[in-house]
Amino acid sequence: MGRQPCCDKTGLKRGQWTIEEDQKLINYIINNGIQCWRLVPKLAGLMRCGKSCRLRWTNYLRPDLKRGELSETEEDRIIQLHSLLGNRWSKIASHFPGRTDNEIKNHWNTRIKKRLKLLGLDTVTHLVVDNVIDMASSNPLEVDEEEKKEDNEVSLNCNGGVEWKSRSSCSTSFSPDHAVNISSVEGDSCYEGSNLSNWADTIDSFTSWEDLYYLEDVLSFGKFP
DNA sequence: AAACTTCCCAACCGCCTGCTC
DNA sequence: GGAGCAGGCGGTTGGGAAGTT
Repeated sequence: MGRQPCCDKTGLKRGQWTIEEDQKLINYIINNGIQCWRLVPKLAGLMRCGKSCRLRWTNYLRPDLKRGELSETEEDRIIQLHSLLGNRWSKIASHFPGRTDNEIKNHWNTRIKKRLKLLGLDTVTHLVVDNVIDMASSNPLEVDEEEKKEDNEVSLNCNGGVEWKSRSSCSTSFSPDHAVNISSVEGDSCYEGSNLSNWADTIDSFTSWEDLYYLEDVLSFGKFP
């Protein structure tokens, strides 16, 4: 038994939006605002489902959207954020005013992935591909705790991402998908004992680049400045 | 110039979450 | 507490544009 569709799609138009449809949607939202997306197509005189209208507005028609190519600086920041947040596109997009999650996701899939592959880096972990193979054959949670305390260090990797290194020369970038305990890194800081799901929550609470740079400082020095 | 291939991105799908009753 | 609904999110797809043969 499948899930109920978001609306009755019979008689609804799909595919590319026309200029007339865009104009109707823009006019409606400018004059009435958005109360309930489900009602928008009906009230605006569109043969579309509410979800489609919402997507069209948020990804294309919104007046505050920044159009055009992403700069190299923006691209670098996306890579940096991806190493911290993984495929949480909306979280990543929230750091780029005027950019949408869809735009960043598309850019990642079509451009940045290629760029990382050319550099010989894994597009999920941001590690050098050889290291990914090494890591796949070992469980990071089985690493001896004492050894970690002695030998772990945290630094920024070549992409600006954060790396966790151990004596065995295996390095791990921070990604919510990798449950690596980093308590030995922060020493007596309040991050002690935290795992990466906590980190993801912490990063979620960041509202500016200063926050992220602060995190990088913490990780680089192994304690709070 | 035509046919074919590859690339890119807007749009869709379905699951998840949070809110209301 | 749980059912129903709407909005949000991430993965995927389809079609047009651009590039190549």
